[in-house]
Amino acid sequence: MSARQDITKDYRFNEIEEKWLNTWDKKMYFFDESSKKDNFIIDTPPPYPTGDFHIGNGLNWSYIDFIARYKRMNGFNVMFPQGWDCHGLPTEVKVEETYNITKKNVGRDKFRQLCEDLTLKNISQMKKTMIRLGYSIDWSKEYITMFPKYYKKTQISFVKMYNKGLIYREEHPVNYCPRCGTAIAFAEVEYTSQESKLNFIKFDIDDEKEDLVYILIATTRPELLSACVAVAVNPSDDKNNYLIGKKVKVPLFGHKVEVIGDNDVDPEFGTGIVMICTFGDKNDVRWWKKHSLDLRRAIDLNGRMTAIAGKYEGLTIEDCRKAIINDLKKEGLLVDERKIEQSIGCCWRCNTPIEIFSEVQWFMQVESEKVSKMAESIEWIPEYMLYRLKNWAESMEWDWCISRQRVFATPLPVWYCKNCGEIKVSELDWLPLDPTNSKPKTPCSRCGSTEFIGEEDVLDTWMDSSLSAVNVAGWDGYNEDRLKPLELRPQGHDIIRTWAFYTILRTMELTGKKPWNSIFINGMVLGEDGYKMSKSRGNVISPEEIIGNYGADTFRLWAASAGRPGSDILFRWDDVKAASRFLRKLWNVFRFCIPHLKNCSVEDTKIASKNVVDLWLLSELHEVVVDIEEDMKKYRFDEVIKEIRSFVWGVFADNYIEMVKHRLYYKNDKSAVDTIRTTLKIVSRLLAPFAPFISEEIYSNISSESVHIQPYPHPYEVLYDKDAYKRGSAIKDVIKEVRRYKSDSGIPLNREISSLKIYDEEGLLKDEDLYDIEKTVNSREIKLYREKPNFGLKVVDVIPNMKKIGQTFKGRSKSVVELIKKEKELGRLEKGNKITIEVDEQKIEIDDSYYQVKEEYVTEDGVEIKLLFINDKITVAVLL
RNA sequence: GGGCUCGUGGUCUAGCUGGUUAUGACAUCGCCUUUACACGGCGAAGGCCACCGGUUCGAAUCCGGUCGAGCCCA
Repeated sequence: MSARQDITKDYRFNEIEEKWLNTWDKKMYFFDESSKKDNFIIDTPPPYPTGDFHIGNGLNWSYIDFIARYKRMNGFNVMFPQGWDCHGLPTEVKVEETYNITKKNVGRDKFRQLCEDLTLKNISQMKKTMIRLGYSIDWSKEYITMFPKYYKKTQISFVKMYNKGLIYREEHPVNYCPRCGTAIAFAEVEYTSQESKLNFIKFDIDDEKEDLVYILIATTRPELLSACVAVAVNPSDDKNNYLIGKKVKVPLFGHKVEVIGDNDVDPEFGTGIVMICTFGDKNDVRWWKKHSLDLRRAIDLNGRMTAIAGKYEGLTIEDCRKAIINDLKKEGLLVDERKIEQSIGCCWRCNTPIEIFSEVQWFMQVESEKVSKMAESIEWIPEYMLYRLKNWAESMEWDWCISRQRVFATPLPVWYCKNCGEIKVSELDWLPLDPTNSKPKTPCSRCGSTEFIGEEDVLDTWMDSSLSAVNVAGWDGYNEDRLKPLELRPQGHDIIRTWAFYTILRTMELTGKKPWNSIFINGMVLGEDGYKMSKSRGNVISPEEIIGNYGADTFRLWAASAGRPGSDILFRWDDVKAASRFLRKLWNVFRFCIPHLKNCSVEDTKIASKNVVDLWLLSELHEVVVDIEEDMKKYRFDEVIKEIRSFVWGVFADNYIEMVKHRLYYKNDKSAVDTIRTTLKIVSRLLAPFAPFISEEIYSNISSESVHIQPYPHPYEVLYDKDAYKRGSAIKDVIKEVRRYKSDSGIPLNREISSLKIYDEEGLLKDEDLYDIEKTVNSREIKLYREKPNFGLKVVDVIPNMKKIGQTFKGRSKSVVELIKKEKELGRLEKGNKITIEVDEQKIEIDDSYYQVKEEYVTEDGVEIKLLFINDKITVAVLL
């Protein structure tokens, strides 16, 4: 047969997938600006172009594509854009390494150019993987943040927010990475647990003149002794509160500081006496502000000790610590050292411990409560992710530091007057610009000077990416009051405190609205060993590795079914294999069906009445469609795939196809062919968002159109026949039981059996159903009886119906169950009969809805006959 | 120390608006070549649903506590 030659025996995913990639019209996925359909716009994450589209991205983007394709098939005008969040330190570092240069010695423009080149190269690499995975991205909506078209918007938003008073420049403590040489925001601080030493140091009390009286303070940062500006104790700490108001002398340095009282001091930690330095940690900042303490800056921007550190000036932090410990020991001022577990804030890019410096920087005002409230108006999937955002928002200590001391980033559109120092922020229509190579078009508003110095600092990368929502919504820099919230933001839970938080903040301040109606959070992909994938652990699996061995559809099916969306997913090759096996099974089903479809054209199959088994299958399919509709509302892709899989494999392949083979082979049965055609069509449409390639391959053999422009199956289009469902199920169950019996008896399934007697008291089956049963189980003879079998059935077991018993008898349930079992022991229990039991001296009559009996056969006339019990209603006697 | 999530057969996982007998996959074992698939089919074994209390006629499911894991934050 020619059709059979067309369909290869093995499932050649690479050939098929590449064929469709080259065939599909990319415009199929374009957003239609003039469409009358409802919009469904997705605020896709713009990844940082590392050049590597990793498996976690793969999970995230697969989820997005399932939704985009599903919504498109449901009649929405879908926008699935793709952006690239380009600016960032890793690119700068990579460029410096590659060309063995520093950003300072090649000039800003040249350096930026090298960064742009590298970024474009990385983008094209990642795009290749994304395209190969079949994502239905609308590439006409691509945006790249490093180009003026985009960062103009970043600058406009900066100016607008500055004009609203939401952005300001001020000296304030900031987190600072001495290695990267730049200020960073809290969101960029990663805390790692580390073992360090708690040092107990003697501080002399100044006003005790007689003998040397001292106190002991405990600190993990002795290198900051020179920056000590106060010592604090808890006022309710009776051991130490007598010290409040006294002065103590800082050892080695000799300056005197006051002992203050503060309730935040933990009397149990160390000696209950702490030193306050500017700044050792966040708590120091809190106390420094609260008690209006001095500022003593001991570390400079490069991480070296300043003049304030006296003879330690110029040392690194580490060396200074060693030297001071050494000197303290020599002087006998170090009383004790104890090991301690400490969590230390580090730079999330380079892992260097951060310092807190007081610096002039640009800040954006963070109205935590407003953000938190706005977040509540968004639908969070899963819901509890909202609490992560609120928890973060409400613990914000100070405003968002948005300036960075870098090069490859959006320039801050600001100058300073050379004459009077006045700040000059760009006008909107001058943008985009770089103040380091352009001049403002108006003189200084305070002194009239035309001499300016351009700001060299640049903006935090999150200033770019947190505009993604308004950018995708069509913001041109001016029409913010007309923007509407987008339908969906998909993203990982790792960037809730950054991307989600900042986007809500920016969109809210700019448009007064929430950025999106819902936010769908995905989990992380962990390595096979249960840890986060990392090169150093060697547990990284790349999408290419999976695509190469199993194909893109398998990758996508793995993503859909490896776990519940929202939770982290442990990568396992077994899950990939399971996904791939299903596709192979589907391929074989398809290969079996197609020749039969080719034998019978579509017109031929317009039939008046259908076989009950066919109606049963369609009813099963109907149920699947109903369940999938519910699952998709909750983005439960794992459940959807389970539904499709168990239908295709369990119901369609293992039961239905076996049951219709004889009709196909010997009758060329139109009802069966039509049912198969319908089923394949519906299944490929159900699967299209998840496995777009194989779905298209199957569909293309049945229809001339692409499966991806078909509507997603709706329950009303798939027939459901309640009676046929029951009758068909009974037929299937009879066949299944006989097959199982044959298998259990070690008989080949196609071996003929002598006779089959079906006892169907309730008349569920009809005479015309016998043909399907007889042929499928291969019986020489088949008979249907409308009566109970007369084989002398024996009740062997009884299962009480607890739901009914519990609701009726409440506290007496246990004794009722015992009485039913006793009736069974006495042989008084029979199917369909009522029994009388005595509970608490009360006679109660109950029927068999309160329990279910299990019966077993007894031989009759000395002939070995096996009885099979189907659905408690039908009994089948098999004679081999 | 705080917030969130989670503890279910060997492994991973579903169920968690309470109903006796807990889902599926992978792995294991047994049997069977059926005009799509042996990379298949039919079965089997394997779990006192982390632990302890409580509510209830009845708890994997609800409540409280304990222990353990992960993430985020201090």
